[in-house]
Amino acid sequence: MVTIKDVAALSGLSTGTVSRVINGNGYVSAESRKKIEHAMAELNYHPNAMARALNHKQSKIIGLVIPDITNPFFPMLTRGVEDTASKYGYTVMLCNIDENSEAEKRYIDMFKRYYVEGIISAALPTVAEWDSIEVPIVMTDRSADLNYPTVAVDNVTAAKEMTEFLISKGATQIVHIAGSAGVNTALDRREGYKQAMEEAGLSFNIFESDFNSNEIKDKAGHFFDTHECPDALFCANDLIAAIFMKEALKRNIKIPEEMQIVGFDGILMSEMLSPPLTTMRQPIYEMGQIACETLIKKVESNIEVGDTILKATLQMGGTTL
Amino acid sequence: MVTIKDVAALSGLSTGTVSRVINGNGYVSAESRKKIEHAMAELNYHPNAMARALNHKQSKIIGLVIPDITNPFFPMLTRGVEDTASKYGYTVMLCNIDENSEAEKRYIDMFKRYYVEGIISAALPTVAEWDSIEVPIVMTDRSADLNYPTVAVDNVTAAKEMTEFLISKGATQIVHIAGSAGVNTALDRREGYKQAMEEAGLSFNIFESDFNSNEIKDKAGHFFDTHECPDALFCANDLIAAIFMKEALKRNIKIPEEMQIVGFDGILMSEMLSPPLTTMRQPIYEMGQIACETLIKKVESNIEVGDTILKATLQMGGTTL
DNA sequence: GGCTAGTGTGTAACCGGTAACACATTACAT
DNA sequence: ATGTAATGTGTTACCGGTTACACACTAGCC
Repeated sequence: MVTIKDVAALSGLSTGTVSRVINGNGYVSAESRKKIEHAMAELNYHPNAMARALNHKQSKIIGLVIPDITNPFFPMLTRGVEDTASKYGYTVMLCNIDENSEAEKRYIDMFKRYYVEGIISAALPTVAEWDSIEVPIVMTDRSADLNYPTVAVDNVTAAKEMTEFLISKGATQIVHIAGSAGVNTALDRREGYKQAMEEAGLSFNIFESDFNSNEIKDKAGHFFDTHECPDALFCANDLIAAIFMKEALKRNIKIPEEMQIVGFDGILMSEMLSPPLTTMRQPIYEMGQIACETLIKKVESNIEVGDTILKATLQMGGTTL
Repeated sequence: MVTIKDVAALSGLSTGTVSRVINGNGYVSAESRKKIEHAMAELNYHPNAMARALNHKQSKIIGLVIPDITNPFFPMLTRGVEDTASKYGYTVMLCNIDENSEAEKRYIDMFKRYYVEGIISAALPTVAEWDSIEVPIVMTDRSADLNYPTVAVDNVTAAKEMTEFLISKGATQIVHIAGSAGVNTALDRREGYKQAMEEAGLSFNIFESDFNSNEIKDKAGHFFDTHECPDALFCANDLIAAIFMKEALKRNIKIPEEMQIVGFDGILMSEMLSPPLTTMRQPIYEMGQIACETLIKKVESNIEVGDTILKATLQMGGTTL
């Protein structure tokens, strides 16, 4: 392992001067700088991030907490975070914590051990240990009722628009297939749906589902077994929509003629379905990007940043008239 | 920040003894141990991973290099790696490097700075800097021709089986829609297809596509514009299959009656399509898991491990007869 | 009783850097 | 010529741990 001492020795200067060259601060003569740069190149020297972190109490690591990377919403979010982190010289520690408070605690522990500088979370805190975290936290997509800055779309408004769109297409018995009850995005979408239905003078009808794909499969079968086929489904996300649509097609329900169906999110899969799904596209990559920038801003300058509300846009597919 | 000194002070013992308790080595009396554990709990002490890494030259971090997490194959792989790493007390540094040798170099640099203990890569090395990495590397899915241990399915055999399956279903003009030419998994699948066709006395026909979703879209349109519709397509992966199927359906080609279509991978999306895609399911999660275990074994015991060849299994969908 | 082995604990050097400080040299203004 | 500021470099304490070593104490044995 090549250390700063080796560089100092080879260049005939002290470690202090080498350190100044590395960090570009303090006074260093052009000649010394050249010698040192030469020595660094020759030895293929890379400053040890751990030693640096120990001094600065800064690790240049940020934690990204998500429920589950295999949920198709999160890869794009992760990518947005990672690209941005990387751009600013930070490294991302990926943490999947779905429904596992043990994992959650283990990661909180890791955050502390590694001097993680900030955390982006798209999962709701379920354990009290979160309170003991002293570094900045930014929420994205999902938000806790805590006072962490949040980057998300206005789910209520977007869901309302989506519902109004269905109404404009002539649907009257729109059923909302709701997401996990504990998740605020699910609640907001439910709320938007309700508002639109009430304003249109239609009676609303909510069927409880989940954001977990295994759960959804069970629910979907059960739904069609126990319900008359409505003229439209507004599903709380694309995954739910995909699975309900699959079930509907299996029962020879014509989409969109007999039943229209819409989702929410705009994940890659939604375009691949046939017919392609009409959905509310969230700017997922941008959410990750902005969440990461927000976090870094707070970490580096301690600037208190507010929430960022992004706009979801209706993406027409073939599942609506 | 609570340090070992605070714990030592509160417990009335020295930092050396505290360290012994933390690491469970050396002699510590039961009484002292109890005092120290008490103090650690009271102060909510977490040993600093950086300081430790500096001593041991071990960071407990592994790097995971993938082309692109938004490619639906990789989330499940990532999950397998991460769960396993976490189980063994390691942390995962996620690196998306698609087609960007700058990113690749930047990450190699990070690996060195962070004393990363080992690397799992599902992307082909494109820059020479890889040679300068001194820690163990395990390849998964894709493999370089280098002598890194690899965890993957036997793509040649699996592709051959898939092709034979299509032949058994009466297809004779099977076209292989090939993946990115530079990627060995793509080449292996192509090879398996050729073998099966030759053995059956059928002439093979390969259409060059790509593993990148934007590329595929262009190719798919072009394919149907310039080709007579064959009786079957064997696509190099599910994403290609999904996009070609979408294009075929748009042109009112009946699947599977007029044209059968199969994919490869077994990603979540494949089941959601209608009809659901017949595909070769790879044990993706297990690949990640095994790759991670292989790596950790090598890191911790320096045991030289060989390649692991897993089996892909045919998953019947509705796109074949 | 004196010797050895086993136990228990503190001290200090060290891991690889950083940065405050000291000191030397030079440049510039008066 | 001289005081002051700017520039350049080395030394050293320190970041938060680990661990080799020194030392003290106890127990067991001839």
